[in-house]
Amino acid sequence: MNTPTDDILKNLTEDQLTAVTHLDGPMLVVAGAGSGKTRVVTRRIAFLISQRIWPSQILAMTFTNRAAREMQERIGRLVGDVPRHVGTFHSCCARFLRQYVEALDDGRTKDFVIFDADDQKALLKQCLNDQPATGGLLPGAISDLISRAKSACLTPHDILAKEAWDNAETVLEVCQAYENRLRAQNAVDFDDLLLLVARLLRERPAIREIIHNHFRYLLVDEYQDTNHLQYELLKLLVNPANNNIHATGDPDQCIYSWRGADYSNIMNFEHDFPNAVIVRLEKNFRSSEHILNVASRLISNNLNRIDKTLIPAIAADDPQKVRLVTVGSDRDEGLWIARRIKTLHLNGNPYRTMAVFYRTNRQSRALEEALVRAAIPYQIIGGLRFYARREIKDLLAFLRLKVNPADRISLERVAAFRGGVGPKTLAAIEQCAREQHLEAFTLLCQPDFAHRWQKKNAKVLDFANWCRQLHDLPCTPVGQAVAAVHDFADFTHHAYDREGTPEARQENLQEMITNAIHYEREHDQAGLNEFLQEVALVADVDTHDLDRDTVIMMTLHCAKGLEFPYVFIAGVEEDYLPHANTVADPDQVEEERRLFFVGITRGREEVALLNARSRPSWDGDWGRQPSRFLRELPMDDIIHTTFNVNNPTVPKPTFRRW
DNA sequence: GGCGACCAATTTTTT
DNA sequence: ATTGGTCGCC
Repeated sequence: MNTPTDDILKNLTEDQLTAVTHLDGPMLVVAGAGSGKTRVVTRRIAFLISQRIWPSQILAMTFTNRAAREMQERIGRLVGDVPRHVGTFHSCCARFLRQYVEALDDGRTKDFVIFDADDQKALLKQCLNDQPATGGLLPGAISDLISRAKSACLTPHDILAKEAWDNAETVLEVCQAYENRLRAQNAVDFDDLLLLVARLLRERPAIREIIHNHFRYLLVDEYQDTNHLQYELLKLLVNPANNNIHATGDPDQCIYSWRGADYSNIMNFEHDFPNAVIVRLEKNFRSSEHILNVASRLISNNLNRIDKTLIPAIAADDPQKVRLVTVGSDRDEGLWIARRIKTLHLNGNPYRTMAVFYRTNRQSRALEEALVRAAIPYQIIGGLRFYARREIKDLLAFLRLKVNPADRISLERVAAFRGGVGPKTLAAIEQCAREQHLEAFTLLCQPDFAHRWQKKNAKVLDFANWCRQLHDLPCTPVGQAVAAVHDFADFTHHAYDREGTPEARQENLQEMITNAIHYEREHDQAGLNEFLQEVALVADVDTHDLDRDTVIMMTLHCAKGLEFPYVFIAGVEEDYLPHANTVADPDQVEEERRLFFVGITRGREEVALLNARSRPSWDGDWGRQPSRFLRELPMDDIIHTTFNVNNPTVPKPTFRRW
């Protein structure tokens, strides 16, 4: 008889089976690229459920929304029940925080809002403006400092002690002001989501106990990419009585050390969780032999690594060598890829079997053009994030203000959107609000605002009246709330001047309303703040529509965890891969090599690497050098060709010597 | 004090 | 190409 458990355990290797059926105690699965890691994680969750563990007792954390979604789908297919707590570190923490934030006693309430990178910078700019003599300090540099500090469980002070900064005193004051204002606005930044949960678990034993009793099994994906904060958080989350933590990862795929990922976490797992069972998955079920040879040789050039092999487990009839294509220019690069895609498609391969990877988002433009010209359908994953678009951020600002009147960043945005009230007037209103111990927006919404506002200029009274109407719009159901705000602010007729396509903006706004309606259908009781939380944490809403047959384009970082029969990696050149900003530091070059390794190991049947001899810079063409990594590859597994159609543009000399 | 016009700088990777 | 900042006008 075919019980669900048979399905869950079928087609697994012995090592995979060990990993799937492990029950209690810590386990680390060191899973090489293509060794069936996702399969192991999803099957194990299904297995736990089949062993009568309640789905709600399982907490599984990933790094990306896509990984979380995929995991949920695959579990759903194996067992009917999907654990509720499958999500990114950030979304899981947001959920805990929503529930327990008030125990922190720092003034934040469960209606807190999440500030994204843009909001963070806007807030820092305010802090900088309030400080005299902040000459030359950039919000970006400070937000970077704050984030680095938080993700390393340090203070900005600790970091400044080790680095030479100009006017360190001022920087620290700005950091302090930033934290104060976040708290005053009932807001948290991305790192706070994890940091505050860690603090709760550390400082509130009662909550720690609730969590420990609730979650019996903890799973972590991509353990090599955990930063120190995530590591601390995990140690606090796991119940010391059983140490049921199940981590999977591959040190060779650590590509996020720039944001604090520390693969010594995975190296130290045995030490941190004594008696851990370690399983190594080294058989590769994904790529052809040539691809694996190329990838293995490449990664063996990293000095800082434990030697590890990828054993090919599939034998293709006619394995394709890895193609190395040297093209004359970026236009040829796009053209070659487009032609190859066409050929593959004519041979019966759907577009969705092909993916184009690149190092930086800006490279996508030229490639996109080539695909458009060749009438090849494509989707770009990542890149300009939907919720970071101007019109979307505007609409969100209205919604956020309704949920949280203390959100001053949003109030500013809303005022700027409407016009008539600028920064100076707003500051005056804020001053007045402070005297009356109200938030500025709350003051504006008071029915007796006219009494409370001494200088009765008509513009401000108008604005207050308008704010009150905004405030009175319904917050539920979510779909209607979003639509109501959209109509109230008259987005349809808003003049977004001198910018490309007004139609695109209207479409985006419509999509936002549609998303809200969908969200409302799927989450019965959800309020506006839950919707806003979801929105803040979903990076790519123009997500990968699997139903559409298109070529997929994305950065190498985005590609981790995916696989495609046909893979193209563009711009395998010095300054892109390794990126120019990394070449001074050998450790960073090793990370670039891992990134390249991740890209190559995504391919099942054929991988093509392209390098252009010239590529336009902002002014004229610049010659380009092939990546140093290309010299490290085994030529027996590679076919090198050149391709020159568009006139190779000769690099202009930077100056003329006569 | 607000707003539009013009000019500069900008991009490594993401939750 | 897009955004952010500064200048001068209303």
